[in-house]
Formats: sequence, C-alpha cells, structure tokens
Amino acid sequence: MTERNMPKAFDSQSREKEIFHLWEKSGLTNPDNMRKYLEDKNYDVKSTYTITLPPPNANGDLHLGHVCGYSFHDVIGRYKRMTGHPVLLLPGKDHAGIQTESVFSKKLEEEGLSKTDLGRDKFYKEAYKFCMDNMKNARIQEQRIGLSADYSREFFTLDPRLTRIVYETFYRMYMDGMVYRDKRIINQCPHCMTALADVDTEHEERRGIFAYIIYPFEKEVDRKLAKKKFGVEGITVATTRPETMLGDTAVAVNPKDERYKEFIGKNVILPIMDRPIPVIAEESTEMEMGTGAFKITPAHSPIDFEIGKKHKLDVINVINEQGLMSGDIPERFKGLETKECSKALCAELAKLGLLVKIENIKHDVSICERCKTPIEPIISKQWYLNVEPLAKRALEELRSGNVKVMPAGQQKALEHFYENIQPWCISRQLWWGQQIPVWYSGSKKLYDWLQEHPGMTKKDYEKETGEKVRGNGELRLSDTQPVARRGEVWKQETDVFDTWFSSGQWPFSTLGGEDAVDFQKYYPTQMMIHARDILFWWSARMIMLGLYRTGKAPFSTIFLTGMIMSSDGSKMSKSKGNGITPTAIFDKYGADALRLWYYSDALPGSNAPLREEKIKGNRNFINKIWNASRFILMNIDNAELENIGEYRVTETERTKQNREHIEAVKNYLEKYQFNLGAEKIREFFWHTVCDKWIEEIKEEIKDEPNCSTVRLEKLGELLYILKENLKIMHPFIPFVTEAVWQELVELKLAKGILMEQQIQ
RNA sequence: GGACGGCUGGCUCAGCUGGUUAGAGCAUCUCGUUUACACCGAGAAGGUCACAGGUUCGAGUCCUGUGCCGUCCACCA
Repeated sequence: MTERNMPKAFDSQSREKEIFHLWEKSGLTNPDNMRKYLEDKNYDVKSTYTITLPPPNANGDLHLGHVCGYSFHDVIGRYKRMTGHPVLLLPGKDHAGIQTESVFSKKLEEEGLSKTDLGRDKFYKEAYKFCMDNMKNARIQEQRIGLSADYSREFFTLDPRLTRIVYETFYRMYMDGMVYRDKRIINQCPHCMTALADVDTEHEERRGIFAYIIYPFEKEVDRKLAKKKFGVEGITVATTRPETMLGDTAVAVNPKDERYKEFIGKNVILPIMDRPIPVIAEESTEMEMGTGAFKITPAHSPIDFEIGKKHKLDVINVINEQGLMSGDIPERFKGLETKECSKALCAELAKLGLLVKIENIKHDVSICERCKTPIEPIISKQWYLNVEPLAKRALEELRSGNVKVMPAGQQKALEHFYENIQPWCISRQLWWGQQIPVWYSGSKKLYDWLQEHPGMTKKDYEKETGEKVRGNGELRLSDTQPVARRGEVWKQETDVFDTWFSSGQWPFSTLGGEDAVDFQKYYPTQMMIHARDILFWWSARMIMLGLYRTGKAPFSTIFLTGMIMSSDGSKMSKSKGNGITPTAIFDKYGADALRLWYYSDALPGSNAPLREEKIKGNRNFINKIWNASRFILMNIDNAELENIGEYRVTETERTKQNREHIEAVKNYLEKYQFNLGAEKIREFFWHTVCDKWIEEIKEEIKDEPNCSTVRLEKLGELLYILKENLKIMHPFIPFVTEAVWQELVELKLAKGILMEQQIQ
C-alpha cells in the first residue's frame, strides 16, 4: 500500500469550484475550439450538436427546477462532446417582462421611489442595470450544477442585437398581413395600474353579492305580459357586479328557456340609464343559474365581450384603468370605486322598486398575483398576430416526425394546441420589454379612430373629441423616430412585445439571425429542453416563428422536464415556505449527487418529489467512486507507476463485460433514457467493479511481489476498467470523475482533462 | 367543461415492439467487518402490477368501460 494524497471522503464542496475552473480554462465549451481539438487529435469530427438553453429570469435566484433542468442539457452536451461532436450549449438570461417590472418596482418602492418618478427611459435603464448585476448571480448558480455552456456566447433577451432581429420579424409579419389591431378584454390591475396576462392572475374565493334587478320592458304590452308571468313588469337579471349595468347593452336568455322565449327580440329599458337594450338568445346561458337571464356588459367581462361580438352589440366602457367609474354615465357615479358605485346603484334601484333581492354568495374572482387586488376586465386595443398558417406548418412538422416531443403523450397535446390555435395577442402594457417599433403621426388614438371610421378625417376626429392633434394619424414601422413634417409630432407605440414573442425567436436570434456565421454553423439546433408547463407558451411559438423566419423548425426534439415537488408531493413555493434552495443541496451533498438523483427520479414530463434520503444515497455512491479509485491508486506501488502507465491491456472476461456495459450506457444516452443510464452506471460500478472485480483482484495479487508480471497485469487491467468507467460516468457526474482523472494525471497515468476524452 | 398523463412491494419510481420465479433506490430486519469506503459488505422479508370485462396459447405490457389522482387550457354573468 502506498499512501496517496487523497482524503478518505470526496469533499465535493471544496473540489467543485476548482474543477469547474479547469473546464472553463480549457475553452472546450466553445464548439469552435472543440472542433479544432478533435481535428488536431485526428478524431473523426461528427456533426455539430446545439442546444439553446432556456434563459432563467435575470431578476432573482434560480430554483431547484432550473438547476436540475440544466443537468439534462449538460449530460447530453458532455456525452456528445465525448463522442466527436462540436457541442454548443448556448446560455442566456431572460428579462421576464411583467415579473421583473414588478420585482424592480417593488425595489424602487423600498427606496421610496415609484415607476413614474423615474419616467420610462430612466426606469428602463435602471432595470437593465439591475438585471445585468443580477445575471452574474444567476450565472454562478447555474454553473454549480456543472453546466458546460459556452459563456462567450451568452445572451440577455433584451440585448439590442436580439431586439433588432425581433423587430425585423415584426416588420415582415406586418408586410405579410399577419399583424392587426383588435379590441380585447384585458386583465387590468387597478392597483398596479397595469394589464396582466392570464398567467399573472390567480383565482381566489371571495365573498360577494348576487343582486336580482328588474329591467322593465319598453313596450306596455310586454310589461303586461311580464306582469302576468313573473309578477313584475320586466325581466329579472342576476349579477355579481351591479355597477357594470351602466355599460349593459343586452340581456341574454337561453333560446330553449320557456320562460323567456316570447320576449326574445323585445327591448327592455336599462334602469338609471333609461336606455333601451334588446333581449337576445344565447345558447351558452345557463338556465339554472340565477333567473336564467343575464345582463351583458361587453366592455367589462370576457364572456360578455365574446357574446357582444357574436351579436354585434355596442361596447360601452364605464370603468377606467384605475378601476373607477367613468365614461358616459350620470355625473353622480363618475369617479366612484366600483364597490361604492355598486352600493349606490343598489340603493337607487331599491327606491325605484327594481331591486328584488341581494344574496350573499361566495365566488371565485380573478386577482392580481402580486397585490391580490381583484382584476378589472377592461376593453383595450391590442396588437394581434394571425398565427393560423404558421400553426398549420408546425403541425406538419410534428406529423412528419421532423419534430418529436418527449414524452410522446405531450406531442398529442401540442398537436391539439395547433389544431385549435387562437390569434396571438403580442402587445403588453408595460415599460420593461421591447417597445413595439411603430410610430404614429399625431396620436395612436387618432390612428385607431380613423381605422374605425372609414371615410372620416382628422378634422372629424378633432370635432368629435375636442382634441387638437399634431399629425395625420399615419402609422409607420421604424426602430427610430421618423422625421417630422412641419407641425407634426411622431409618437411611439407605448406597448411592448409579449415576452414570448421575443423568446419565441430565441434559437435563431441567439445565433445572430440568418446571415450570421454561427447561424450557418449551428442552426437548426438538435434539442430543446424545458419545463412541461410552458410547452404551449414557448416551444409552440419557437417552432412557428422558426418556420416563419428560417423555413426550418428550430430543433428536432423537445424534451420536457417535470417539476420538482416538495417531499410531500405538493408544489414548492415561497409563500408556503417549503422551498429548498439549490445552494442548500449543493452544500450538503454536492452537485453530482443532485444530478444523479434527478436523472433517476425525474423522468421526462413527470414531477419528482424531492427526497433528501435519495440524494444522500447518491452522495454515497459518489464517495464510493472516489474510494474505489483511491484504493486502486494506493495499490499501485510508486515503482510500478511507469510500467502500468505503459501497460497494454489484454482482453479478459472482465474487460469484455466492461465494454458491453459501456455500449449499453451509450445506447441509453443516445435514446435520452437518462434514468436507465444512471441506474446502470450506478449498479455496474458499485456492484460489479467494486464488489466483485476489485475483491477478485485483491485475491489474485495477494501474495505477488511488487513489479511482478501478475501485479502489473491485474492492476493494469483494473486501471483500464477504472478509466473507461470514469469516461462513461462523466456525462452524468462530471465533478467526481474529473477529480479522479486529475489524480491519475498527477501520477502520469492519464493526460488532459476528462471532459475532452473520447468515449470509444 | 376540454386536452393530456398517472394508478406496480412502507415511500419514490423503472419495466422497450405482450413470453420463463415482476426490478431498483430509500426505509425495515438479520449477520459481518473496522488494514479503499459505516457515505461499508453479505443476506432476508415485503407486490393477486387501481377495479371490471375483452383479445390471445400467454397481459403489468394491447382493447373497452369504471373509479381515484395530477397537470395544462377554458369557464365561473
């Protein structure tokens, strides 16, 4: 036994940083360098292999899901690199639209400032700086898992180089007639004063009211009939939001409803407003709920908006962005909060004898994810994309097998999504993002007004609104402000693009767009790996936009990861306090142990509850590798080092089995079956290499003198088996295997770094 | 309401195109060893593969139905 300078246990914490640095220094995460390396060593250079990494938010810490997700990217990347492919793992960081806007606004608030204090330009600049600072943090966190990405190509999603490409896509789509403006109900948070995407809202059960209000019929004859039938001279509607009645433009009943059949097409008088509105037939109304008759407010309810569109109803706005009553309503209600208005209205209705009753109910309301304020649905004009033709093409890619989804079940879900594709609203009312490159001469309002009033002019607009406008309402696409004519002012669109519009272009924008050298070399990419829950938001869009801009699907395989749940199977969340940080796991068990656990427990698309005992079990295995290696090296006498280094291994039963094992693992990796691969390397190294072969060889050399042929033969064989196992295990558990490799290098039993070795 | 998935030993899950006594890790139990590793070794116990039908010489694996659970989307006047 020779004392080797190896501690009894593998100390992941102290070694990981140093090893990562070794890889960084090699420069081989850059595929151009890797190609050169392979050429210099006379290896057969295979096709490039590219994975564009999903960018984590630049605004905060990474969670376990991010970090573990990267272990999938990395295992593939390392394996491909070790089998002759110049590999590009392209990292980035996301500006994360609304989320960062909210995080950064909160930060400002803590400093006693607000968004509006700074103004749009300053806010943007400061937020940019904030993200740049934070990015370093995110980068360090993702590197701890051992991610062998090419940081010389790292991108931030708001990088001007990317924005240029995103703008170009928009211009082309506009020219191709795919872009249009349309009204839509948006989720307005009256507190945050911003529009929210559906995903930024939550649902919560709150106490509310259900008010029964009588809308009297316009004509005497109907009133009489109603009196006979219902005991009142009108139709009774039930509503949870009485205040929206000021914007009602119809009453809907189910055409099958015997109670109301004969009133369809008749008018009722909207109380307070004294406006006649029709009773319409609408199949979707539920006869059992309330009275079976419902007031329709297209401006302030998504479903009413749809019904309104179908029946060509007027849209009357009565609530503004601050959640206050406004518009064409009696003066006494203007400026009231919706709740106050509701109370005031109910009181007046009661006086008029038109309020039947108020029930107290509990119902689900949409609330703002951040401030928990109930959402105010309001009408607004938005930018839309007709993506139907692109969805058709994307569907063909899936059906022809050009793009595959793993697990296969999710492929069906994606096909379903494309088959039922809806127009894509690409505008957001935020400051943080890529401002839409559209300029209006005069004002956006004028532009929209002219669009809606064909044949009318700017003069008509000014007459109707009483506003003076400097410009003619023309629209122009441009990155920069157009040159103004005399008396004209150009104003840029204030909306920004939906984050997904730019991240949907991520695989080609990060390669510099169609003309760039990198694009030629590395596009289309081979693999896209991300969490299952954003399949429709992200991959679905990347395929469509990739096809549009490059004519090719941006990747051939989508590999979906599940979520890491807390040990009881529930979602990890900050609010519940059951979250475990990646740092805690790294510090306790090391990156390799976490990786190996994730490979075996987190199958594509399914969630994995985090179980520390299992990570601990894998940590034990990592240590086993370290100790087996240590033992082998301790057995080689210093005098034998040189001879063993030169030793040519002859075929034995063990080396044969070893080769078969490596083939099997390669096979799993080729098929992206990481769970089976991880299980296999663990099982084989522990129970065959350690428990059997090392024990056998211990016996076989027991009585042999130093430097004897038998010792050299047996230890040489063992060393060969160790080295081959280190190689095949390296993609899964890069740190410990590289650490051992460096011990071999130290003793001149190996050369270079393990990351660059080729698996034969 | 729509789409998709899951239901296999105490727990978390494997099990490819159907084929001999259904596997792993963790937990449990017994024994051993402390001179590579107690972050160790040897061994054991534990499952009528959700339920009901069907196809088949043969089904955890294919088909139909039922139940329960999960995820995403939509809706909640």
